[in-house]
Amino acid sequence: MAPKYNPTKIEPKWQSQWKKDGLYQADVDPSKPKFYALTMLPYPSGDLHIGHWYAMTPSDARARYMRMKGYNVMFPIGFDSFGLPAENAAVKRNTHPREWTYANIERMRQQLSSMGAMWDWRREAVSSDEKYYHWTQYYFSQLYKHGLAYRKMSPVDFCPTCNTTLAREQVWGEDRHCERCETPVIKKDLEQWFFSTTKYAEELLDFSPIDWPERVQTLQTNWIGRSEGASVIFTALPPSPNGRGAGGEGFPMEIFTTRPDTLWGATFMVLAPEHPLVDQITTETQRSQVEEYKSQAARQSDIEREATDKEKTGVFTGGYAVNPVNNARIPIWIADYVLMTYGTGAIMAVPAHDERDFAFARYFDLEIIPVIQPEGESFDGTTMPEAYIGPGLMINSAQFNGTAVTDEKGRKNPGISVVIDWLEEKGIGNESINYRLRDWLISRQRYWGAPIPMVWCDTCGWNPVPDDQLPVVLPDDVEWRPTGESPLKFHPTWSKTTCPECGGEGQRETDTMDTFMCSSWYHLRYLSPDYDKGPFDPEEYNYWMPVDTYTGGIEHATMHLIYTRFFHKAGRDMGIMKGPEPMAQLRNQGMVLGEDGEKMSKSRGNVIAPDALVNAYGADTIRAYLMFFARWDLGGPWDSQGVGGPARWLKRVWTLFTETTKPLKVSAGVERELRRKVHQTLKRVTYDFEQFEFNTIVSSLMELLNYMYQARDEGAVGTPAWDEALDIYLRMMAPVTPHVAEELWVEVLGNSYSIHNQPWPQVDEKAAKVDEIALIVQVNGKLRDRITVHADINEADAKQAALDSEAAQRFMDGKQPRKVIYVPGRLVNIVV
RNA sequence: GCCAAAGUGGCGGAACUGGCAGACGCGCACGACUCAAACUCGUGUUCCUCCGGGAGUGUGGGUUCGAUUCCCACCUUUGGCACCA
Repeated sequence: MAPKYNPTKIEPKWQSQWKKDGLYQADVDPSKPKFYALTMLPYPSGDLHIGHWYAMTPSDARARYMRMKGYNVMFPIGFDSFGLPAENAAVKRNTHPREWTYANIERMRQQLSSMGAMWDWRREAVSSDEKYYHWTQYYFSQLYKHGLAYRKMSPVDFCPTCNTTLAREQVWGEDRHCERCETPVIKKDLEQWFFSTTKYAEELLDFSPIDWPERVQTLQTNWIGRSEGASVIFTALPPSPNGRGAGGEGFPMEIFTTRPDTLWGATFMVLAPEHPLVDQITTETQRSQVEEYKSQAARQSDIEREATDKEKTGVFTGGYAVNPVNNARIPIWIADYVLMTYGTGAIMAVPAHDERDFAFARYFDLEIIPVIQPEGESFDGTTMPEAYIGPGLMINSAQFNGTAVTDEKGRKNPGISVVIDWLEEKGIGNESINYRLRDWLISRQRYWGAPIPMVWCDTCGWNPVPDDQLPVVLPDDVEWRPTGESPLKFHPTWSKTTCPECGGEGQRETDTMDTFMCSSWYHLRYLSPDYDKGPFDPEEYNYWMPVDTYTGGIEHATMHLIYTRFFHKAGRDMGIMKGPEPMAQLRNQGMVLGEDGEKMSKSRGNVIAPDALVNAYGADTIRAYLMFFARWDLGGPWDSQGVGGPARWLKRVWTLFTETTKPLKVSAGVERELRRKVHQTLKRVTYDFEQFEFNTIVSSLMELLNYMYQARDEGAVGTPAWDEALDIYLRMMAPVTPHVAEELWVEVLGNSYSIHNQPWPQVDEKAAKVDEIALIVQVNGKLRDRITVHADINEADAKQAALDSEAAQRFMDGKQPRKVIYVPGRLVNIVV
């Protein structure tokens, strides 16, 4: 009697065999087409989560499929091993972050191996290794030397729990909380290092070179937040003792507006409270009020300040500005609804056509002058109930009166376009585009990260550590407890160095880099993780890049996935990388939820542990279940009973392959029909692999298995069609359930090792074609009969056959057909 | 408020270009095997039904011979953004 399906025996056996033979090692080979399959690298948090399996095993299956299709496939793995949790865990357990991290990595390597994925472990990269962060630091220096990294003092987001500053992308939600620990952030004025991501804003909006999901494109586009408009220079008048501003020079005051067509309706100006011009224009009589408002605004949290539903507040500065389009003299206010971080921190207020300005003007009883009016209406600034945002004709706007203004934004709007032209001609403004995207703040006041390779010298200022002195090694002997200041700062000797410029005394930067910096280029370190002449071996780069398929979670849409694109484009402009984009194709998986439909978390107690599942069912079953149970891009709740489906499937596969007996009788046509089903399934499975539709791959295989049981009973066993079915079946299974496919391939079919070196089978279109079809007969669009006809029946015969159908005639009720529609190979619809 | 995605049996989901709605699986019911249970195998499983059929893919309309699929309006859920000038 044949042995039972025993995954705990066969899975480790093949895993070690594959490893021993280096079966999945991918080397540069110009004779073969390359395929770089990449899945987002894990953070070594300690245990492999079912979410890792969900992200990785379908990606592995597809990489395996591409391999069978004849590609030279590289599928690497590594660890994003710098970061806060290591420090938090270290504080809690009193172990060094390094020890904690590397112990976790070792543990996760074991767990990753149990998936049976085709990782090329030789290419493993660990971002906290010196040989890795050496090049992270090199990239920082390069960015600095090319003017893309700079230091500035600004109000930044600070997480009081993580005790560090954060990038704008890492602050989430309405309450502006830390992406990692969900604590609401606070503002701090600090000098920090930034990367000039905004320089690439326009290029980042162009997705034409890449095949990325619409959803990610939308999220990134919204995040970058492009607005078209104009910048216009107003003149702020210096204060004078007698009130309405003195004549004289004045200060230029630049504003950004998306609505230059409403310039004639500007009745006041508003500056952000932090705006540098505030002090200069404030009059003595207003000074105390202005100062009080400024300090009050500074005390407020962002959440309070940016709540959209609160009453408008603000204070008159006493100063006035001159509107360059009509020389009107208008008052300058400060208000917290104007943000220093967007545009120039100053606006012209057009209350007649902007809701916020309208609310402000009504509250403080400021003038409202309508300048756009739909035909047939007549606005009155003193009585309008709300701002008018819609289209109309320009009024009160000198020579532009009568110009049409539409709903369109920017240059597409004729009113906006002619005004911009005129502003440029007169030299008082110009077309301007503003982005919501901010520069990337990368300084972190934490220990467990790559040190920023910069040196401060009292005479020479900041200079990068020379390349030949990299890496700047992170010392082990520090007090890493978080204090809100960089732990490296308190090391007695580490920060002392010499200035690379003058050789005098120098001080190292003690902040470390955001770990998103490490993960922005890890796909390049996989190319050559031990290479020591640069971040990667150019030969490997030229062969493998770009990444052909990148898979990972949608939650990185506005973080990692923007950073890595920026990083690539900056690298290209610095002459290090090539091509427009790092990842040609992106696909996102959804999330596996707990059985209660909620996000898995330790506190909810709904976490599914993959190790226990592998012990109970084997990796192949878990792989198959994860591909089968939901659409991959959507995910869904785990169903512990549902796992039984794929588990039974594999048992039934095993039984079919190992316990098939000779047929008692042979039914006619069984071979033809079996071949048809096999090749139809192959066609479908091939298509689904291309489309990342993993759930229907598994269901198609189940369906075919059900049919093969039927064919067995009808006597197909031993025929050439049966042998072909077994062969193709295992090849189709191989990417999904690599262990059981290998076992049956070698041990039962007696083929030579390994199935994973076999080509993907070819669809025999002739075999897949049906020769008899069930023609649907409809009367008035309702299904009334199915008749069996030859597949290439002609239209006239098909129609006649339908009209002859007894059921159809019954429903035609003696009436004459008004129209007969024939859909080749599908149906006939009789309309009466 | 703005932007995006999604609503199909008891459940997860399938239906490729407008053409048999509910593949495949879970669950459930019945039967076989068993002293018994589990496993396994078989049959059935959208709802209503006078067994002829009728209704049915969030709701209401529209286009069409024909709509889960296309168009319009609305409802619900999820995600993102939100005083961004």
